[in-house]
Amino acid sequence: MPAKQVLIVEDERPIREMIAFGLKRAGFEVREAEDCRAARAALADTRPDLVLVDWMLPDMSGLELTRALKRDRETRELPVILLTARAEEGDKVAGLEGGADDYVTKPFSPRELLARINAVLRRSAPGGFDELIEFEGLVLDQGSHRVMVGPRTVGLGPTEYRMLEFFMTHPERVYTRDQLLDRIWGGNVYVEERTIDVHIRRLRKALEEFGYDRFVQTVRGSGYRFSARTV
Amino acid sequence: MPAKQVLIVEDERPIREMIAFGLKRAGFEVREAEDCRAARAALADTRPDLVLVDWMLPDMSGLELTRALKRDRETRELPVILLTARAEEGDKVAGLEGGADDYVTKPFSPRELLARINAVLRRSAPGGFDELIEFEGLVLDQGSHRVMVGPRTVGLGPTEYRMLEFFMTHPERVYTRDQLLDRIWGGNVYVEERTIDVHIRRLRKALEEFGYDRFVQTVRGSGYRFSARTV
DNA sequence: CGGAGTTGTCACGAATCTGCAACACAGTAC
DNA sequence: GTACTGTGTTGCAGATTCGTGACAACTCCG
Repeated sequence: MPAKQVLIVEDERPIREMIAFGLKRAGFEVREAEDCRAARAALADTRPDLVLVDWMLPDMSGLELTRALKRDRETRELPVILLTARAEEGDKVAGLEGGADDYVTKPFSPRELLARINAVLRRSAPGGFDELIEFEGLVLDQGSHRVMVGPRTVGLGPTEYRMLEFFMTHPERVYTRDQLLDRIWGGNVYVEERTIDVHIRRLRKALEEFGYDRFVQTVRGSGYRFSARTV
Repeated sequence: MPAKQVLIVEDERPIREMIAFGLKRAGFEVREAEDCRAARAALADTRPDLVLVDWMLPDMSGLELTRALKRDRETRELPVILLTARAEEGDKVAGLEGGADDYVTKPFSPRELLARINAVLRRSAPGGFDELIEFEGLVLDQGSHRVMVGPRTVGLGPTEYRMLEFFMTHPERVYTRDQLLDRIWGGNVYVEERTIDVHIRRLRKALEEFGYDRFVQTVRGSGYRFSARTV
């Protein structure tokens, strides 16, 4: 197997070099870029297998770079991992929505970064495997952010997807609207609690067609629960 | 004491079955998974008391699975023991850093594995994973706010649920109406004491169908008591 | 710019729950 | 037995909570 190439986009040189060192030792071929411009230049003449992007960059935010990469047909399939100092859940959501394949919070151990890189590479490899979660035929594919029933795809908006993802990874348990806002929207946003109801409704509607809306259960006076057990 | 359940995540069938056999003979309930996806599926519908994970798995390394489990709030408390063929100290450290609770090197004797399992279980016993409270088949699940009898769910209103939850967590003891108001309704509300009687009635009615209404006992002149001992 | 899709709020009706009072019944003391 | 106290049971009106459709603001993308 030829060495996988990783492009590191990070403006702080010590960090960049430390990561490069770690990756080289792990058998990766490494290319470095200190800002988005350099990253574009690097992408113009080589085709890395994966890009590591720092969230904070001098000329453009890493999130924007990620978005740009995911918009361009040429680089759409290129896996991107975001590095960030912020631990906020909201940013994580934003990052993944922007198209990043994974998200690593600083400080991280080289080992952890390696694990994430390997996971993402494996996932994006041809015939690669995605982390699937299934409840009686309802399949959540966290890799492609899709929900499927047999060969068909359930049409979900971004928020509904995140909601269902949260529920399917935390089933059999009641969550208050407050908790759901925290876990799905992220800690520091203000939205009305009743907004949850509306999204629950939208999620149910999308699942209805496939007969899975019964999994999204109301617990009156407490909140909502996802369960394959029909009450 | 109910049998502890162990989930074995191991791709090599002979090894998996050998371990399963040994554990069953030792009184454990065993669930098997051959890869991480199967493990996730298994975790979705059961809650084992401990997970045995092979380091080398076809779809994801055992270490990554361990990390994933430890990242998730739902499974964070779930003890994990890593199985590995490598004896390197570095790997051991990595495994424990990844969040594994213990680490067993192949080849191992069944006796050794058992000893490790018991040690880990003992360590994680208090405040363990199990939030189920049971009285002779009547099961209270505080996580999902459900009361179950076998596969069936007892239909309770919010107040009745809170009432039963209080009773099942404080059995064998008489509470006056006043105390019940305090503990179930909260200190600063004013409701008639006789309202308790009505909710007791509703609770009994809901349990009646399953034959558990006898657990809710009247102590004339004092109050009510929950007890599996039929007076 | 324009259209498609998404999002957070609101308002209103539907569904459900709650506490109370009134009456029925049971247990106890005399 | 009678009187009295304590508990069981029921129906209901008001209160709470939830489901739902509509809508305006917004983003994204071409």
